[in-house]
Amino acid sequence: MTNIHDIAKLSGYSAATVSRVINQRGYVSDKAREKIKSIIDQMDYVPNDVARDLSRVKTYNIGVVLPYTEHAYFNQMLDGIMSAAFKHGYRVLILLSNYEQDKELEFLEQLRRRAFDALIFTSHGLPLTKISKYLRYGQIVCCQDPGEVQIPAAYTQRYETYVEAFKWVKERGYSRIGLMQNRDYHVSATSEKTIAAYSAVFSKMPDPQMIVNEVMTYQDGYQAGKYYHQLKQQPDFVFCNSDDIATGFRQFYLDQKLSAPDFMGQEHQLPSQLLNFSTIDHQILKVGHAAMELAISGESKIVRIPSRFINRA
Amino acid sequence: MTNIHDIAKLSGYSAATVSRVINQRGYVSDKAREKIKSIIDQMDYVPNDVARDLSRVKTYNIGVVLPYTEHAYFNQMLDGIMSAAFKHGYRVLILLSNYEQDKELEFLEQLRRRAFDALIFTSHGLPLTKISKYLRYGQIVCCQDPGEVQIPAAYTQRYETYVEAFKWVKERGYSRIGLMQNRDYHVSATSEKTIAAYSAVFSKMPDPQMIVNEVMTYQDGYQAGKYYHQLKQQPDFVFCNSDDIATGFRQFYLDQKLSAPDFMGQEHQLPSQLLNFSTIDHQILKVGHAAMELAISGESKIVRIPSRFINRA
DNA sequence: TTGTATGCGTTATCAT
DNA sequence: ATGATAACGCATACAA
Repeated sequence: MTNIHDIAKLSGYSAATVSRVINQRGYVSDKAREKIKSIIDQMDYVPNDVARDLSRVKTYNIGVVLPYTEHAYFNQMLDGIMSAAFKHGYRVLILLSNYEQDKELEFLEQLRRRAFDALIFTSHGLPLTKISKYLRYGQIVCCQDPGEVQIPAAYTQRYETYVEAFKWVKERGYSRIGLMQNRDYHVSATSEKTIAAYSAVFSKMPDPQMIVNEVMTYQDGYQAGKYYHQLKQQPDFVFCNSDDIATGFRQFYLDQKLSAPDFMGQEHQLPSQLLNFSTIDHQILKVGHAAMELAISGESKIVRIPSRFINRA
Repeated sequence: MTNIHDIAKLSGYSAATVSRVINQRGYVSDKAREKIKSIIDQMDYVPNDVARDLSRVKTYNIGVVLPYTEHAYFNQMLDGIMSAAFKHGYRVLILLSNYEQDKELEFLEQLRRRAFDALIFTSHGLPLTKISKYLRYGQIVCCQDPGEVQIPAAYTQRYETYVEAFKWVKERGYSRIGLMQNRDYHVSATSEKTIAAYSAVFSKMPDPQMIVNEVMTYQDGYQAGKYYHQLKQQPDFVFCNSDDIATGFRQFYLDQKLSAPDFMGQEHQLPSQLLNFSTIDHQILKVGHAAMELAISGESKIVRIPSRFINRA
C-alpha cells in the first residue's frame, strides 16, 4: 500500500505538503502542487480513510438501530434517515437489534469505542435511562417520547391523533374495540399512548381480552383475527397496528367465509389505499430525517412531528 | 480520552501487556491480568475501534449499494445480507445510488480508500467491466449474472423461470402480452432475460409498444395501466414487475370502473397472496445471504440460486 | 511557502 | 512472562 510518505519522498516534498495538496488547505506553491499531483496520479495513490478517521477523531458514520427491517415503519424511517445523512455526507450503518437488550448494549459499546460518531435508536428494548448513560460517549438520538429522561429525540406526536381516531370510532357507534399492539404498553411508549387515548375517549381502560400484543407482521394479524373470532364477545371494531397487519386480520375472516369486524390500520401503507380503510400517517419519513439531523448536529433538543388521521369512512 | 498507554502507566505494565489482556492472547501472568483489569475498570477504559481497524487493516464493515429502499426487492436483499453479516460479526453500511454512476463510482473509491472491507452491488448502473477494475482494491460482489466479466456474483437464475411463466401465459391463450420493466433491456440484465425468455416462448420479439420501462413503484404501475388502456390494441395479459406494481396497474382499471386485463406479478409479495394472482419468487433473501458470504470470504466464485414460479391460475 | 515533530490509539514483532 | 519499538497512515501546530 503506497502511503503519504511514499508520495512525499518521490515528489521531494514533505508529507505535510502532500497532505495540504490532498485536502486543499493551507499554502502550497503551484509548482509543488503540480509535482505532487503528478506523483499521486502516477502512483495511483488515495488516502486511507481509516487513518484519516483516526487522526480527525471522526468517522462520518452513524449507527442506526432497528429491531427488524420487514416492517414498513422502519423502512420509512430509514428513508428519512438516509436522505438527511446523504445531504451531509454521512454514511449509515444498519444495526439490527430484534429488541434484544444484549445487542442494544453492544451497539452502545460500539459507540463508546468510537466505531461511529452517533447512534440513532429508531426503537429500543433497553430502558431510556440506561441508554442515556452512554450520552457521555457520543451523540444518541431516540425516536420516541423520552418523557422525563434527558436524551435527544425526534418522534411523532401520536396521542392527539389517536384521540381523534378513537373519537371517530366512538361516533360511529362502536363499543367493543380490539387493539393490536407491537409490544405491551409497559415497555412500549407507543402502546402506552394508544391505551391513554383510548381511556380518554371511552372513559375506561380497554378490556385486556381485547388487546393482542406482539403483533408485527401480516401473519400475526392473521392470528389475531383467529383469536378475536373465538372470543365469546367479539369486537365490533379493531384498531390495527399497521395496514399490512390489518390485511392479515381481514384475510382470516375471508378464508373462513366470514365477514370481518370493521377495522382501521396505521402507517398509511398501500393496503389502506387498495382496500380503502382508514389509517394514520405517522410521518415517519420526517421523523427519520429529523433524527439524523440531530445525530449529526449533536444538538440535545427534542423534535416533535404531528401525525395525521386519514378518514376513509 | 484515556488510552492504552494511560492504562499501561497506571498499572505499571507496558502497553503490549495491556493489549494482551484486552485481546486475551499471548502469555500474561494472573497478577498482571488482575492489576490491569482493575485499572481498566477504574478508568472506564475501552479500546478505540478506529485505531484498532487501522492497526489490523480491517474494519469489519461491508458496503452495500442499493438503488433505493422503497422496493421490496431490495428489502429482501438487505434481510439476507444482514443475516449473513451478523453471523460473522460484520456491520453493513447502506449506500444509496439511485442508479447514478457518479455515486457508484464514489462508493468504489471509498472501497479503494479502505472505508470498508468489501462492497456488494445489489444492482448497478455502471458497466460491470468498469466495476471489475476495482477488484484490485478489495472484494466486490454483484448480484446479477456477470456474463463474461470476471467478478464474484450471487444471483437468481431467472431465465428458466421466466420461460416457465411465459409458457403458462401462452398455454392460457394470451397473445398480446404487456411487459413492465425496471430499466430498459439494454442496461438491465434482468430485463434482457425477460425479453429473451419471451422471445424463446413466443418465437418473436415483444412489440415495443407493449413494453413500459422505468416502472418501479405502485404509482408507476398505475401509470402503466393508463398507458395500456389508451392503446388501440390493448394487451390481454400484463407481465408486471412486482406484486406491488401489479396492484397499481389493477387499481387504474378499478378507478375507471373497467375490468383489467389478466396479469401476474413478481417478488412473491403480500398483494399476490391477498388478491390471489400468480407471481415469481426470486428468492432474493438467499441471494443476499450468498452475496454477503462471498463478500466476507473474499472468494471469487459465482453462486446461482433458482427462482420459483408460483402458479395461482 | 515548506518542513519537523508529534499525536491519533492499537497491534505485532522481537528481544529479554 | 514482559517490554521496547516499530508499524498502521494521516493531520496539524509550530517553527523556519
